[in-house]
Amino acid sequence: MARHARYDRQTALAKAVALFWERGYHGSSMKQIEQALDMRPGSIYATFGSKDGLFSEALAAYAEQGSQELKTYLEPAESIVDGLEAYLRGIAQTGNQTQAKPSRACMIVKTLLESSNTHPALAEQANRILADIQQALCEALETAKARGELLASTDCHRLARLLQAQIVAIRSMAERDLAPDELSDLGADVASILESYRTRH
Amino acid sequence: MARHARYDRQTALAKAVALFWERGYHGSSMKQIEQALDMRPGSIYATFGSKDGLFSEALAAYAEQGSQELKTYLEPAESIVDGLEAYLRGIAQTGNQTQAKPSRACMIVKTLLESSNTHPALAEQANRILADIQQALCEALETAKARGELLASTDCHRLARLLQAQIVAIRSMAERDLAPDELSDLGADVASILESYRTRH
DNA sequence: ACTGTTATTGAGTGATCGTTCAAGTTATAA
DNA sequence: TTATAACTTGAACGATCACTCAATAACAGT
Repeated sequence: MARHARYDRQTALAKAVALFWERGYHGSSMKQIEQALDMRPGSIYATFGSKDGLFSEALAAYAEQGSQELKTYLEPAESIVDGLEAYLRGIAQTGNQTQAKPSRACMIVKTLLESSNTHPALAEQANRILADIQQALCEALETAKARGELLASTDCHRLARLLQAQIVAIRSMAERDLAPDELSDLGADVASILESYRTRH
Repeated sequence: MARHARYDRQTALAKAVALFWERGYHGSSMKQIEQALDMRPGSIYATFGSKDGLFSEALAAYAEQGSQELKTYLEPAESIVDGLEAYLRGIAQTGNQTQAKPSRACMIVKTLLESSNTHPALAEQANRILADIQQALCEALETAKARGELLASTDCHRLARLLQAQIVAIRSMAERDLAPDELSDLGADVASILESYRTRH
C-alpha cells in the first residue's frame, strides 16, 4: 500500500561491486557511490544502512559470482582436476577481454589486504569467505581423490590451501602490467603444479 | 651555518614504512603520520614534499630492505635453489615472531592492489619494483642453471615469474588468520614446486 | 653578543568525508 | 478522491582530509 522502489536492489548491488572492486573501500567515496548507483544518499542509507553495509553486501555478491565462475569451469570438464587446471589457466587469460572487468585482482584479497589493519569487520568477512572457498576446493579435491584422480597420499586440506594460494597469486600478478602471453604462461606453469598430485594413468 | 634538523631522515622513513605497511596509503591520515614520525606537518612537508612523496620514499625503502632479506637467505645456502626454497619456507614462518612486523602481507603488493585504479603513480612504482625483483630472481636462476642446479630446459624468465607469484601467494595468504603450522605447510608445499625444475643428481 | 640562516611549530585553510533528516513525491488502499 | 504509507530528494551537519604559512626557536659564523 505504498510507492515501490525506483531501484532494483540486485542491479544497485552489481554497480556497487563494480565500483568497490575497482577502487577498494577507502578509495570509493559516497559521492562516487551515489553517482555509480544513480541514487541519492537517503535512498542508499535507507536500503543498505551505511557505506560499510553496502560494501559488505557487495563483497558477498562478488564472492557468490566468483563461486559461480568456478563452477562453469568444473562442470563441463572431463575430470575435476582437469576443470581446476582449466580454471587456473582461464583466470590467467587476459588477452581475450570480451568482458572488461573492473579490476584484474580478486576483490576478496584486495579487501583482506586493505582492511586487515584498518577495518577488522571487513577483514573478518574476507577471511570467512576465503575459508569457505578453501573448504569448497577441499571437497572438490576429496571427490577427485575418491574417483582416483589424485594420489591416495594426497592431503586434500593442504592441497586446497596450495590451490587457493595459486588462485590468489595469479589474480594478484594479473594486476601487474604484464603482457597477455606472459600471464597465460604463468597460468600454464601454475596449472602444471597440480600434475604432480595426479595419479599416473 | 644554521640550525640542524631534529630528525634523522632514515629514522623517520623507517617509521613511515611501518605505518604505511600496516595501514596502506588511503588508510593512513596525516594526523597518524604526524604522530608516528613525531613530526609536525610543516617539517614533514619540508622534508618529504607531500604525503605521496613520503609514501613513495617509504615504498622504496621497504623494497630495499626486502631485497636485503632475500640475500640473507641466499648467501648462507649451499646452492641457489636451496636458498630460494629456504626463503619460501622462511616467509611462511609466522610462529616464531621474534620481530613483530606491521603486516604479514607484502607492502608492494598491498600498494599495487590498493592504488592500481586510484593512484596511477603509486601503481607504476609498485609495478617497477616488482619488475626489478623478477629480474633479480631471473638472474639468480640463470646462475643456478649455469651451475647445473636447474634443468637445461628451464626458462628462467618464466620460472622467475612463477617464483614471484609464489612469494606473493605466501605473503598474501599470511594475512589470513591461519594457524602457524598451516602456513608453514603451505611454505613447504610451495618450496617443493621448485623441485620439479631441479636436476636429478 | 649579534646577525643570518635554517628548522620547527601549530593554528588555520578550503575541500571533502560519511551521514542525517525534513520536505516533497508517488504509489496503493479505502 | 482522499488518506496513508513508502520512497526519493538534496541541503546541511560536524568531523576529518591533505596541506600552508607566519611566527618562533636554535644553531653557525663573525
